[in-house]
Amino acid sequence: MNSFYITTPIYYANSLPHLGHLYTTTVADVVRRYKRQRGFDTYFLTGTDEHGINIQRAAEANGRTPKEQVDFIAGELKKLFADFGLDPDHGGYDIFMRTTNDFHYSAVQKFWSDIASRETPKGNPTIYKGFYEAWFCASCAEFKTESEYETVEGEDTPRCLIHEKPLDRVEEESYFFRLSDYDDALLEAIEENRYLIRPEARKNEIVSFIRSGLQDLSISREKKAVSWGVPVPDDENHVMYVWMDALSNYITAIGFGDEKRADNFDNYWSNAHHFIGKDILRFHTVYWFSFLLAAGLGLPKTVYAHGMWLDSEGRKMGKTLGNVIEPSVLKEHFYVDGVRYFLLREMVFGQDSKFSYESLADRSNADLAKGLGNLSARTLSMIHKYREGKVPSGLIREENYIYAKRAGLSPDEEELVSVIELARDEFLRKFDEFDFSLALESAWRVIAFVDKMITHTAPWKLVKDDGQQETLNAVLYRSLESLRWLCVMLHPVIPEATLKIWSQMGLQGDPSTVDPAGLKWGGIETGHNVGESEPVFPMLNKERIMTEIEAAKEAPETKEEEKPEAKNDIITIDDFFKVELRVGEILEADRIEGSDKLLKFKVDLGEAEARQILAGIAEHYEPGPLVGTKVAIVSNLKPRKLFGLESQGMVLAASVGEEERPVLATFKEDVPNGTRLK
RNA sequence: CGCGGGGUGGAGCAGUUAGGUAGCUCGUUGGGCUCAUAACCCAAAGGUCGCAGGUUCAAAUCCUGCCCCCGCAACCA
Repeated sequence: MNSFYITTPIYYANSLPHLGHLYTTTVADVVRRYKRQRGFDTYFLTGTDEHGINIQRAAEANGRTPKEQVDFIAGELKKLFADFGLDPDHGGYDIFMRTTNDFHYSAVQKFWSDIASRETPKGNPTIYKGFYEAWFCASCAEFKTESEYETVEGEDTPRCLIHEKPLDRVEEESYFFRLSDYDDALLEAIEENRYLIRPEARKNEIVSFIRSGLQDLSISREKKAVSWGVPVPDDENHVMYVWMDALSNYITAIGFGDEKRADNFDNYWSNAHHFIGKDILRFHTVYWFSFLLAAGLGLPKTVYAHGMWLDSEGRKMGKTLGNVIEPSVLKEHFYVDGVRYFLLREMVFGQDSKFSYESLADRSNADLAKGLGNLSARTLSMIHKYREGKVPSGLIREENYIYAKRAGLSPDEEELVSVIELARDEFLRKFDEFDFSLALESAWRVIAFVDKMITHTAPWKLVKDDGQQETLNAVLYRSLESLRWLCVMLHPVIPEATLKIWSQMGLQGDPSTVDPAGLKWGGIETGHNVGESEPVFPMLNKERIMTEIEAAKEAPETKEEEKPEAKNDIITIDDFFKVELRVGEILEADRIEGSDKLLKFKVDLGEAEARQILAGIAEHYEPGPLVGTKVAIVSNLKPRKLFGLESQGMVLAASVGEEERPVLATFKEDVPNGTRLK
């Protein structure tokens, strides 16, 4: 049997699950159900990436061990997936892969050794020991990335943003992967295979990234700096750095490095597909492909980078904006198939899309409840009312053609069959391209067509006309058979609902095992009884749902993300006094050349010299009128450089509304400069 | 010239890879129907497909230039 291996990324175990996790995993789940129908031997992986310094830190912050931290997050993810029917109990993922699994340790070590034992395409050792050279803050005791330090003009040594001290250029021993030798091999692999990186725009992005030159990759850290990781083979002083460890899960999960499971590995790896967000595309192509080439393994067949869900205003979702879509809200106010359908229908191939509860409710109601649900309800109800629940034959004898024509129904089934076959073929073609939105559109054309047929031929009139009995039979049969096709086609997307409709139609078997490509018109046998018809999709009351969601937002948070942090909301008076607030008079205010957001102030705080303070309010305040205003200043804040200028304090302002428009905190009565606020 | 994504009827979006009647959901107006979860069908209004050139028998789609919006990065202490 042909194999099909599909993966989501393994999600980094340092934060709670969100819509993004749900989306990628849902898409992968849909594809896997589809491939299973098509007769593939499928395997579906999701899981968590559980090593690294960030997890070590998150664990410390939460007063847990690293293992407790990752167990907690993995547990939350599994709960989410179970809620949305993505777990094994619902026919979902086959493995929840965790990089802390024992078998992963030994397998990834073998992967490392395999790579180390081979040469690069240019004849060099693939892994070499060198020095990872970076800026190190002695006070923080850690390396700083570019965003964590600043370079003061005229100085060679950057300063730590936290400690404001010059950093040390420190070399740490590290193993390197000779990525720079793989540019040609990568380009060859990527450019010759049209489907390797999808969609096309993303592929071009990667190609130009590779062309711009690749640098060798540090793939280990000294154990004394980062202990939470997989030990490097034969060197107890090093643990693997994230890429080698995390990416290789895709092969260790299916048996790489385990002789007993070698067949399993070969079987699935020969047709592997990675579904990822576009933000991690580079790691899954440039790095991962190089590792695989280096180890002499084949590449995956597809890396599909999907877009991101934005909020209804088109902004990225984030905690600071408070516009995050909570999976728990989806679970509470909507239903699983509706969410699945929406996610697949609404986001188009590779692009970002907006997510709003309103459009989720609209789509669910319009397409599912009023579309598919209504079609199945009216069809089954008519079979009950007009034919005592027995499926009639769809055949119209020639002598009755005249009646069918009079009723506006073509006597033979050709037209409908060609419509539905066309839609099915289109559906499969789009699905194979992972172009779900267009695939679903073509399925819904069938629904519209059948609805139209019913309304035009008006079965409720036919039933009263003796000559029209076979016409009526044909309308009923054709509707029912169309529904059967739709159930099979749509099953991967809305599994629960299609199973319900299937059983209401009184059909044997299971749409999950019917290959849509093999559907033949006329598969429903006549004479059997259909089941009772019950609503399959609830009608959502959009206004009420929105009101409830808004009300819940207003209400005090009941479920804090991290319970221990909750008590940090209350501070002691001592904590408060750490912040020194003083009255300052704005002596000068100017715009800064080239800056949209920053204003530069000279502020008198009653000290010998006025301070220079910058504030990001230029989009909302003109500098001129501010001169002479007395404002509240945080005066003991560590100075910080912005746009090359030092800011020696912070101006307080209310942050109003979603756009966080600043409104300066000022005084109604005159107060001497430098007066402390308490 | 920092990187990327967009500009299509009132709203949100398809369609652009392989040029040829501009499609979908919601909304609006009128009509029909009563089998169906007040659902379905028909009709209508509403589009200079960001702007300007060009190629072509033919351009939303290809070419050139420009304008605007949104992410990320740099500047929200």
